[in-house]
Amino acid sequence: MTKVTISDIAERAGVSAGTVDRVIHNRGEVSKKTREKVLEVIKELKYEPDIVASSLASRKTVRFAALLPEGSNLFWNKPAEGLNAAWNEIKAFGVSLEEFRFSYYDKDGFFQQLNALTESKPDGVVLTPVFTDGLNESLKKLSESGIPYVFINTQWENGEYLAFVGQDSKQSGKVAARLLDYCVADGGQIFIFNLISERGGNSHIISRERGFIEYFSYDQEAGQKNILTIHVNAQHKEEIENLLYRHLGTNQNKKDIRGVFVTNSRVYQIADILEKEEYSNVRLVGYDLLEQNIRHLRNNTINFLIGQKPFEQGYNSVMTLFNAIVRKKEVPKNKFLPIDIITKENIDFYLNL
Amino acid sequence: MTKVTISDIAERAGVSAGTVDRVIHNRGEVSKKTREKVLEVIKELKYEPDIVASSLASRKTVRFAALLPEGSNLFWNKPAEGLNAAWNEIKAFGVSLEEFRFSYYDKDGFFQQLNALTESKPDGVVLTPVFTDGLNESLKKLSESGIPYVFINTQWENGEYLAFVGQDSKQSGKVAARLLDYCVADGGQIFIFNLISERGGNSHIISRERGFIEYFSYDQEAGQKNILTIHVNAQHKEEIENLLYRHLGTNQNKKDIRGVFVTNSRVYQIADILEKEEYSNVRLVGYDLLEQNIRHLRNNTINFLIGQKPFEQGYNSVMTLFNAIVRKKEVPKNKFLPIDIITKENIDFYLNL
DNA sequence: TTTAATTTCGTGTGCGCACACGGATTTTTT
DNA sequence: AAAAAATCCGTGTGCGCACACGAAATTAAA
Repeated sequence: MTKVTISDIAERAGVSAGTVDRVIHNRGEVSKKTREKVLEVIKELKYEPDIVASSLASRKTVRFAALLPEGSNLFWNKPAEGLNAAWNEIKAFGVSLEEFRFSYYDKDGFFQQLNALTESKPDGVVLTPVFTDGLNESLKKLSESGIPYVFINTQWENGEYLAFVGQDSKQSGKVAARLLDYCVADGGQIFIFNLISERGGNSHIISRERGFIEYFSYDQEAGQKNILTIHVNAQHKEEIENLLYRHLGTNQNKKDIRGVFVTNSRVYQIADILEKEEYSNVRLVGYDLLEQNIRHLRNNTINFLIGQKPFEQGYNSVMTLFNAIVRKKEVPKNKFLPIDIITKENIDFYLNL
Repeated sequence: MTKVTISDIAERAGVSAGTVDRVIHNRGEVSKKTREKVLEVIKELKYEPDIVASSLASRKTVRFAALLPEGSNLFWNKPAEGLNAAWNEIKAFGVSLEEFRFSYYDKDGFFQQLNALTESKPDGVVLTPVFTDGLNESLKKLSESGIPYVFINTQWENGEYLAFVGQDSKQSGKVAARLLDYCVADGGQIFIFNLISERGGNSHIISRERGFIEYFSYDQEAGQKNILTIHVNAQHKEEIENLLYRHLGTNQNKKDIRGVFVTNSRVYQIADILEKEEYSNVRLVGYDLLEQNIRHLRNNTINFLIGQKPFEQGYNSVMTLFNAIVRKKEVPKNKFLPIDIITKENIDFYLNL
């Protein structure tokens, strides 16, 4: 149980500590024969480097960089908090963390920041692939420099990424479907609202909608509902309002409960209208713990919010880099975080931390 | 931004590094005057000890001990996994972790193990206060030896504990109430089943039931339901079966959906019966990801499970000890983990890790 | 074979801190 | 005032590893 040190290996292999160190970090200047001998002893003695001593001795700092949207709301602050929480735990190992921020609505700014990040030659990167046109080209620069990067929140298949940390969007749509299936009587009406922004950030919507539809199409036990999908630009407030009036009716006294699934965090826009018109026979499900959404959840206009664990996304992405780069461990390619179902009753426990 | 070291302080305070070290660890042999001077410089320079160098230099190992039920099922394995995951991250700092296991149904064994644990004089303890008669007396030994202990899963108010990591039981009852409120039409019947074990481990049940009742009594928006609480010994299978038949009726063709809330993880016992009798008009909510419960969740006999994050409980309890003892940080007295709402659709993400 | 060029390897130093040891200073006793 | 005791403090060593430097061993060139 006593720990094996480099000099143990040196002694056993009949060489000096310096030589062992050279083979461990394969920085050459070792003959093939002794190299193999040392490797053999390392395996035999099950040597594991002491990360504490190692990081103390090596004066170089490992530099991480993160590309994130500006923390304009409660949601996008959370990944940054998670990033910093993780950093706090590992900074003693000589890890630094630099954040590059971009406006969620500014594509050029995104790529500018990505370039600046790349120029800074970090040792590891966390980023959200919000804008995907021409993204692969920018990422290639990272790959070519041998800089590993972790995607957070949004998946982007390009084969080169070290890991993805986020949510299974399609499956989250199924969760929403399940909730409304329970809340709305069979034969009832359910609307899917895709509140699209022309400025990007819509990549999740399609998978979520697909998951929702699939639930009702293929699940044997699913109830029978009438499902109608509505695509509308999130900026067109009055169009949204008209659509709601048209489809929900203004007649308050019908007891039938209807369901509305908003496929992103803009669910508060629907809630605003429902609240104003005092609709109470509509069950509303949407995404993310924005301030506005939380308010509506607390006064029962929104019934369920699906949480994406933004804090954990940040935390896990940094830890993934740390494990891969500093600890030199294998890390899972795709880390799907739990799909949280949040109500008025349990929201408080999701807010802090 | 360059880090402040002990010798920086020594120089600034006009003393030697050894003296600075003595005041940092208050191990005396320093005159009051120089002591204050050093303290002043430490504050002035915002010195923070380098935990990496510190743990490398100090040869002593910090010993943690945990008292847990035997991992007889999926649920009770999880805290142990969390314990070990945390330990894996901090063992490099010279932390050891010893587990003491007891049978969930053996009170004497519990106290035997607790005594053995205390005898081993660990530096920090994690434990579940399953049996509470005479517990305070045993805990006093720990307190008197200055050994901090963290409660996991179950709260036990004795004022001396370092921290509690677990779930707010009462609030989890409210969550269950919310779910059944949505699933059962107003005027419908809801049963609360308290499946009691004479062998202990019932401490959560009361708070959960209370939370459930409170939801329907005090929440303005709550629907109107008929609620009936049933207490029954979990071992008396046929009595349970009779109760179910009596209250649910055997008549399958009534469309009214009824609700059943089981206040602990034995919800599978109810599900077994419902499945056998092919009841499909009952919405069933219970606790914890036992194998049996998972099976019933997957085939829709159980509709919701409330998760207690057992893995995170283990993980957080060890990290709390680490932060308090090694890092010497303040730790929150009560760490209430999120109340997870789990359905067939999101369960997979709660199972691994 | 001798010398030069290469390759291979051992030694030494320091990262920041903890702690042992003994020396210096002050206080108490004689 | 000198000696003894008590208090206070500085120096040195090592934790396990990374890395620089230069020496030794080997190979290539003369």
